[in-house]
Amino acid sequence: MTPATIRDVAKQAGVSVATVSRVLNKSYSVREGTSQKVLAVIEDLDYSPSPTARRLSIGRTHTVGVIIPFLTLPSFVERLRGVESALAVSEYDLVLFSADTPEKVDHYFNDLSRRDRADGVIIISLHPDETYVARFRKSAMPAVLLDAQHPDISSIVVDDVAGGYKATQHLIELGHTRIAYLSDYLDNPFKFVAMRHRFQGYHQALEEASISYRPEYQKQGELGGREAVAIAKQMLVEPDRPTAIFAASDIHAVGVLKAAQELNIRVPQDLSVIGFDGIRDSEHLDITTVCQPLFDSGVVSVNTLLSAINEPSDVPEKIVLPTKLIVRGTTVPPSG
Amino acid sequence: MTPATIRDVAKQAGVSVATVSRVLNKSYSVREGTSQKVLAVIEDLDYSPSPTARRLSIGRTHTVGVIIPFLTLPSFVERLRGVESALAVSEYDLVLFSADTPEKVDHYFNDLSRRDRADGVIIISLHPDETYVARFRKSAMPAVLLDAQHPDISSIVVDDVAGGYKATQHLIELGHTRIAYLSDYLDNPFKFVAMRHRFQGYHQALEEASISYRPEYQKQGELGGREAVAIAKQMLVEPDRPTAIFAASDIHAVGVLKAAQELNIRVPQDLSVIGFDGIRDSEHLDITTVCQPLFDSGVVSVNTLLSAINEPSDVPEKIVLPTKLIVRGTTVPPSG
DNA sequence: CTGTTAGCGCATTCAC
DNA sequence: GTGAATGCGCTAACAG
Repeated sequence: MTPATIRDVAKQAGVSVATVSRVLNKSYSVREGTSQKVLAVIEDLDYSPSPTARRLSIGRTHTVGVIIPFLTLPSFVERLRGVESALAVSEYDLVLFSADTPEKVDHYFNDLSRRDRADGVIIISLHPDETYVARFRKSAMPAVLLDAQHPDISSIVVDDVAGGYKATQHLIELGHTRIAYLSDYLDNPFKFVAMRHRFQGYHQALEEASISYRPEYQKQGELGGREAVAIAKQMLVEPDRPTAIFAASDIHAVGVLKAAQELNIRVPQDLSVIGFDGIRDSEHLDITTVCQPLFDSGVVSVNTLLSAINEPSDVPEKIVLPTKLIVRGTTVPPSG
Repeated sequence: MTPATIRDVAKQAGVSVATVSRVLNKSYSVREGTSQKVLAVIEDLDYSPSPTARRLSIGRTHTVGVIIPFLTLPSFVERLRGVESALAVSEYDLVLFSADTPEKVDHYFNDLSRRDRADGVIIISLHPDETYVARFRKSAMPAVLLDAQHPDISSIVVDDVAGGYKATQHLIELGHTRIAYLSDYLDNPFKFVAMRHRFQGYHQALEEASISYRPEYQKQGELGGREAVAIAKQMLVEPDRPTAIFAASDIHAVGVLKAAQELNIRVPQDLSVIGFDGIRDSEHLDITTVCQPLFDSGVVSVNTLLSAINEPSDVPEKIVLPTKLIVRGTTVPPSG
């Protein structure tokens, strides 16, 4: 009933546990015949080594912890997908921590800074305090930041400034001059900075085109789709409303679409909309967007982490992934 | 540098490891003074017990495996969120397995049927073969099916038939008679059955209202939002098109909305649309839907699993959660 | 090539 | 109330 152990296998195969261990890890040379015999017994007993015992003996957990802020945002989930897919083909388990409150963030950072907790950590879109950065270093816990940055930790990011520039530039090239920017709160308890960077790009593009920045064309709100609809409406009912909106995420863009529909404003005829991220919705809803490699960034983060685990190094890597403008149906020249 | 062990604590506190272990697990009685001293040393050394060693000694992994088919569908992710939130307040780690191909499904079922792999398993929306059901039983691995069913395993489901009925009934009450049903392929390699059950409810409601079933009003397609747009269009360009569409999921409903927009069919004036699931999008886009407690079902599955872990039982539980009609902006009486 | 043995870090009987 | 000893299942020297 209770699962067979390496000792059972050894006994039944008439060899020592060491030999069984050897054929299991096929590291050292074992005589062909012996190996066959052991393998047969393993098969027969339906034996499989205890991961826990293995971990204790090896001194590695064969586990990587993944901290993610919200499972509610498609862009986060998409990164997670990438992480999962890369981890699936490795020998590492993915243990998931959803840090949707600042307290949980703290808790998990603490927990995961212990070397015996996991072999490495991937942190999605969260900025560790200096305290934790120090802990990670002290415990020599390999970590990589995905969609976040810190000089002392390897990180995978996209150039959000360039992306924001690209989006705005596209609108400008179409002939728009009344271009709004709609986003989450640029200041937020989780210290997400992407939206701020995109705003910088937006601002920069306007400046270069000598389009003066109008504060009333910049609106922020709570994170999430519902709020996006609300703030989009606020913006669209104003006199002299924008002819184009750069929504800081595709979620926001969908919100803008909804708001426009309710106000009987036609997209793209009366209003151009461009999003950011390139989540699936943007494709289905045919929204022009600046696409970033969400899934791939997850894969890259895993590769970076695994190599950090296998050959520790003190110099953090910094990988910047490209964004790409994808023109679809929601952006056209202004009608006016 | 290397983390302190229980032995270090014992030594520095001038007690035996057994005593340290006792204050750690506060199970046996330890003299107040001794306890204080040990605690102080623990604090001082920043000691924390090795999870791995603990697991090996205890014989429990303190881990529950979660198998999820796709991280791409909001409804699955929402269930996962519920699972995560419940697990977060327990002492169990959540190790995630995304089984997005039949091979991976097989692999994980195999892997997780080993008692030393996890203390329990939550299987989201996937139907284990009899082979695996047998394995789970044989290895006495506690398991619960979430959004799936099997007589020998505890399961958490909603009454999709009733939900489908409810949706259709709503449309009928509004006066619709040309009611279409749009869904994924009712037959699919993952054996998802929800769509089929909802179809049954649809069929049943029509029958009771003496509305004859029209095969051309039932269309299926690949899973996902993009295909939903395509099949919705197909249906909407036909002559004598339906006045209302019951989309088998909110994702499909969003697709229908998009299709309608492209074809210049106004919703809800020219076409009513009702979805299913109650994902966030349905709220933001103001789509009438039949809401099921996705998040809560995840929580319930964890509770069910944990009690199965703590007091094993041979009789599987079967919990049916309610669905609820939420009327929003996409359903009105037919204009014709 | 293969067997013996000593840990990995902790929990837990059993004596004291 | 506390310590010594044993074992969880496996890996890794170290001998042979």
